[in-house]
Amino acid sequence: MANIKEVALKAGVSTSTVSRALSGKIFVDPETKKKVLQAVRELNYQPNALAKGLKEGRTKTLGLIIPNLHNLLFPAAIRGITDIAKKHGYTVVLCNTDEDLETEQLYVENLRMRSVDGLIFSTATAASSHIVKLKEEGYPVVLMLRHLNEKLDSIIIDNFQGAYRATRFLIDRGYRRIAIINGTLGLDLYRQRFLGYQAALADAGLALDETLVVYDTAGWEDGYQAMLDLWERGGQPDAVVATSDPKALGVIKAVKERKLRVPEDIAVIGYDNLDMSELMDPPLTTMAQPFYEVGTKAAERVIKLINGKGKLKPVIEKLEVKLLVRGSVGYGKAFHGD
Amino acid sequence: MANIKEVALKAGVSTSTVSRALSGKIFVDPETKKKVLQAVRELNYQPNALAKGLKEGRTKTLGLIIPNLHNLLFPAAIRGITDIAKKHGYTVVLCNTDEDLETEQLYVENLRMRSVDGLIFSTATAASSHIVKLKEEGYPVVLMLRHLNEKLDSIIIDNFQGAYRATRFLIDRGYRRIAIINGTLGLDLYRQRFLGYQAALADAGLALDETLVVYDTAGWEDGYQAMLDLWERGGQPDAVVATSDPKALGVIKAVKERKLRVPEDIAVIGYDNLDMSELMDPPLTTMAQPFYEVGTKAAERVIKLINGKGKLKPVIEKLEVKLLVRGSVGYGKAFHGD
DNA sequence: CTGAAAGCGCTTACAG
DNA sequence: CTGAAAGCGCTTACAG
Repeated sequence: MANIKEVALKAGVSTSTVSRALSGKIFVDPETKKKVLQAVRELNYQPNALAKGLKEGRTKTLGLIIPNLHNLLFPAAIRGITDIAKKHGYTVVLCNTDEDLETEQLYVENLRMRSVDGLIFSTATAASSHIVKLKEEGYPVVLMLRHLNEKLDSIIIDNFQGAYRATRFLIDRGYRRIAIINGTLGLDLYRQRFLGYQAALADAGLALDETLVVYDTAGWEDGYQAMLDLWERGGQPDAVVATSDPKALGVIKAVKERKLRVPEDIAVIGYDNLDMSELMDPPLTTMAQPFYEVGTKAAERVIKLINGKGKLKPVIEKLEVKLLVRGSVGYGKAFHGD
Repeated sequence: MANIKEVALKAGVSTSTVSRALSGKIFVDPETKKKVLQAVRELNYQPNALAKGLKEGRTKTLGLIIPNLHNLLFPAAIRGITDIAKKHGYTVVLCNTDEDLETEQLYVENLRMRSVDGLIFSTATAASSHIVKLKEEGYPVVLMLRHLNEKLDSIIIDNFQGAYRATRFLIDRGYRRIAIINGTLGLDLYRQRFLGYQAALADAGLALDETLVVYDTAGWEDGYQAMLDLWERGGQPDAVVATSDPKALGVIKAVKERKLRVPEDIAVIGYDNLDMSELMDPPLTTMAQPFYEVGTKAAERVIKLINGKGKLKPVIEKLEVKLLVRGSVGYGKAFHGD
């Protein structure tokens, strides 16, 4: 590939002039500029971004660290990020950690070495002292979806409210034995959802029944198994709050296999609003999360940090979830009209 | 961040020695090495990858261009790529084009400027002369999944065979009016699937009935609509080959809504084997594609090209699909035992 | 308005 | 075994 020297030679000017003609930041004689652009075209010249980055001390690149590409919520957030990044002239480098802390640290080092200008994390673990350290060094960092820390800018979803509203909706519809099939309490988002569930029960004067609580599930297979466990324990739920759509679908499968009906015998509400959830049989009632918006906000925030040289105070932004009512929830025995 | 000069100063050696002590390629006195490593640790030094890349003429980075992150097949392929990349010390830069050719060209330019060592494409369009041009310049390029071109290394799936076997399976099970709900013929993969479908019919002595063919569908909504269209036209299918799982699920939804049963009234076979397909009601019979393996092979190939300086002849590798028989296909009227 | 020169942070022949 | 120097390809004060 041609370099700036060859362009300068062909255009009969100095490399400084080529650089200026291309950057547009400093005035260059129109005639000279024309010659330069002509040479650029003939040689198919493209400036070397490594050299440019080395000189300028920035690369116009954002690093994005994601725990699991298979989790259907990330693609939407990623799209939000890349859309904003593109608008501001940034490229996004995506790293998938497979929920592994060591891999995450490796990628962080790698991205730092590559002089990535800012980092967006959806981190696997709560602790992650290496992230806080990055921030302390003045490195622009934004947390997304998974966890929050008062020292770090975070774009998250109001998980407490989401679970509260889901549970409250079931109560209002007349359900009383409401089970929750939750994820790991190692993640703040699942702790918040559990708290929301508890608060909704408490506000309605219902006692928390531990036989109706399942922890540490992930994926539809776990949802299916969790439902079997609930029956095994004699939990007798008339409704289930699943903390993800796949888990909700696993629950529905279990209910159908037992020859029970959704929602007549057991109502099910999910969390995520995946593409597929609407086409299910019955269509899944769920809490829709604004993933795309999370992505755009995270990208906007990290770009702001980059431009502000990290002197801004951390901002924690919580986005609302939306209840989508579909066929998987009906009316329970305690329902007496609105 | 500390640079090599500060490390050299602290360790009381030259920058050359620091570089050598860290690279390990040239022998350095163990005592000296110890001093260097000590200084590195104290300063938390990490070599600047831009400077290194600029000097060495390579960046140990692979570019990956994907048309659509929402398409559930890509995450599996991406994981295959990143796993191999990691093993060889490469980082992967992911770009999502949203099926837009202009965006694709922009990313290609960008990745080239960044001195990415090799590129893996799953390209939106068949033409893409900019890709062929890259190859002609000696740039390591591998095509994946979407399209092939004799001049370019490609890792693809045997789509002809896949559709042939799906159709053949339905015929063997006694179905005779087999519809196909296909994607755009602009993509080679859908052309191949259509040809496989036709060949299976022809081999069984069945005529191709155009009222049973729907083109240009994508996503479950289209599958749903396509099924309505088939009935509208009076196609009267007893089985449907859908060229993706989401489309198959849309078909099943339409069948159920018409109060018909799958597979008793209409059998359905999909293509992809998404995570969710097994939990559907009924579980979806489908052609499983080895996406992870496609990813690993593509990454291995591009790394081989990088090391071979592009002097290798293009290799086109076709991987087999696997028929997974589940509840959505039963036995048709023409079935007379095995 | 333009050029010569310095420098970003590395690596690596070239000497010794 | 180690150091001084050149150079990767840019950008940008500094002169003029």
